[in-house]
Amino acid sequence: MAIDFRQLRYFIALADTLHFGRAAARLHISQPPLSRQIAALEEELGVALFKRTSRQVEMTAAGSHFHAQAVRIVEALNSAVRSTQATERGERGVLRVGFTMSAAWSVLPPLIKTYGSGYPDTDVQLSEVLPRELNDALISGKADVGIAFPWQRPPGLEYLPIHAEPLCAVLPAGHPLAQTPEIAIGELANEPFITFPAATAPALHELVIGSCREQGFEPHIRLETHLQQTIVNLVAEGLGVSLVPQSMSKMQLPGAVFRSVADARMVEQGLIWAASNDNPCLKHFLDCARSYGELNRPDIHRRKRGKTRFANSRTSHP
Amino acid sequence: MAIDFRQLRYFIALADTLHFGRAAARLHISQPPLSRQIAALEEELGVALFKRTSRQVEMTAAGSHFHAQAVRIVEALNSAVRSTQATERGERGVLRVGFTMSAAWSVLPPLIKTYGSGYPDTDVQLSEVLPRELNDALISGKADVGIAFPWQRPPGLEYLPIHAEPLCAVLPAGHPLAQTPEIAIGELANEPFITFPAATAPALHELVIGSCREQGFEPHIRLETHLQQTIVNLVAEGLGVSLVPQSMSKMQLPGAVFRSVADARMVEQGLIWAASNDNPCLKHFLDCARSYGELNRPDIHRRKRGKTRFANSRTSHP
DNA sequence: GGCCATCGATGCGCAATCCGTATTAGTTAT
DNA sequence: ATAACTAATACGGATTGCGCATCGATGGCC
Repeated sequence: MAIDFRQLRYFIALADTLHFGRAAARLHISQPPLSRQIAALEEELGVALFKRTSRQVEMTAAGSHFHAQAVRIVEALNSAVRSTQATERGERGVLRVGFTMSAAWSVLPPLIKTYGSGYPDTDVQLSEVLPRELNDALISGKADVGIAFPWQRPPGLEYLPIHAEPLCAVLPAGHPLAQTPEIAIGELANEPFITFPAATAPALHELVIGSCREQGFEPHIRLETHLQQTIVNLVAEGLGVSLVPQSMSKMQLPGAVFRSVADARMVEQGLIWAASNDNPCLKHFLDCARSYGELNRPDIHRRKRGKTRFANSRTSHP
Repeated sequence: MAIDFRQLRYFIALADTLHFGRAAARLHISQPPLSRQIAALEEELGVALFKRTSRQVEMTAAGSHFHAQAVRIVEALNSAVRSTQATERGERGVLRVGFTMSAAWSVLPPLIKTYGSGYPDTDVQLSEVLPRELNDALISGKADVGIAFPWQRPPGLEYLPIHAEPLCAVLPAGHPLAQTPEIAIGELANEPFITFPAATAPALHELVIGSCREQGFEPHIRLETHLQQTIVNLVAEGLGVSLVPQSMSKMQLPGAVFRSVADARMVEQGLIWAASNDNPCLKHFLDCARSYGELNRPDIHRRKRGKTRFANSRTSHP
């Protein structure tokens, strides 16, 4: 098929004016080429699109049908060009975000909301991933960006911290320590702990265990469960205590109380992405997260003891 | 915009194969023109559609989006070509049929049904017209074909008879004449008549009045109404008698009975259309009506007295 | 580590296409 | 009958597009 977009545009102009001379003027060409292109189009279609006398031009039934189609097609092309350019600018497209449970309770919702309001034409596909699976998903390209408390960062992955919050203690409501507004971690030395399994959320696990060891005791771990909600739930049932990110205190459960902790370590949340990822939406998402991080930077620096595991990994993106 | 369908086809081939050489082979061209056309396309779009190394080609996000659009557009063009050709063949399109009330009771339903089953892609737009308005609608192009009992036929209109049926009498149920299965028109000489106004349905009006005059009496017209249903209704109420096309007897109304009439004149129904009308659907509709007319030809010739007003107008179409 | 194969980009010549000017043929209005 | 107008055709010049040949770069292989 040798039909050309030019022929469609010529045809539409002629269909609109029903006059070869005026249509040619509108197209900024002379009349003979228009006649020839229309004739060629009719030849290729094998269909007479116009009934012409030397005095007037009118459309055939097939002509008006083709006119409607041609307009649709030309508009589709124009729209395709615009949306493709928007895609390259990252103003529309698909962004696959892998997030961890702890991010879902803190930084994920406002960040996604902010980004979504700035880029409404981008399809943000959120999927929860286990912390240990995130890196692989990013490297293999199954996700464009992750939101998590980072653990090990393989080469090729970039990281941008955007949020930090202290650990806090969660205790059964009737527990003696629940009387005071703030407790010291050392006071939990003899309590049974409920924690995340190291294999599922190594960073958080390490943070909790580390906090205890720093205070000179090895926590007695009674239970491990990879859902933070379950931890709080089991604490509420009186099965033990735990240290969880402060944002978990949004969870209101009758039998559980949250208490801030002196010398609490910070839980950091940040974006992780593959340096090689060229999804144009990612750039804007990072910008968005960066300005979001600026707003929350006081939080990041409010932690009382020095650097987090990835304090040196605050990298810039290409 | 200078984007060409060829560029879309080249682009799609390359997107499918992700290999310049193989895509070129599939397109039956050599590799260099493909490289150049893709480069030109990217130049015109201002967007990189492929990431190429000298070892492998892959699509960018914008490239895959454009691919989806390009496929849609090419398919839209192919489909437009096919449907336009079908339109010219008259296999799809719009056919505006103007019909009269009397046709609606007899020939219209089976004819439309037959045509619709043969040409399901044609949009048959039915609209009722008053008999006196039909010719104007056809000449001005507001309708493609009319189904009616023809009256005057201006030059430029063609006619094809497809159906004929006798007049019959409609009487109040309690009327003495309702006792016999067949009556003579003369027996109605002293009855009050309910008829169509001459201005609305001149042909039918003339047929009824003419039938009476033929039997030597001038009917006493008590009422005129341009709805046949209303005529039957008023007869049922005992306000008079009438002569109506036999197909009206399908109308079952408690107080009205239909009786066949000796020496009844025939009501003819046929197609009327402008000779200059070039709607391709019309041709098939006429063919369809012609074969329908063949089936009903016995009816047409069963009338007992000679020619109808348009017996000489059984024309062929161009 | 050097060589070879593969692949996309580029240079160049030729052919096809397309446009514009000039003209023709046909139709309507005066 | 003539003038005015419109679409189609003829022809020359310019642009575009293709194929062949080649280049440059990359990855595999011995």
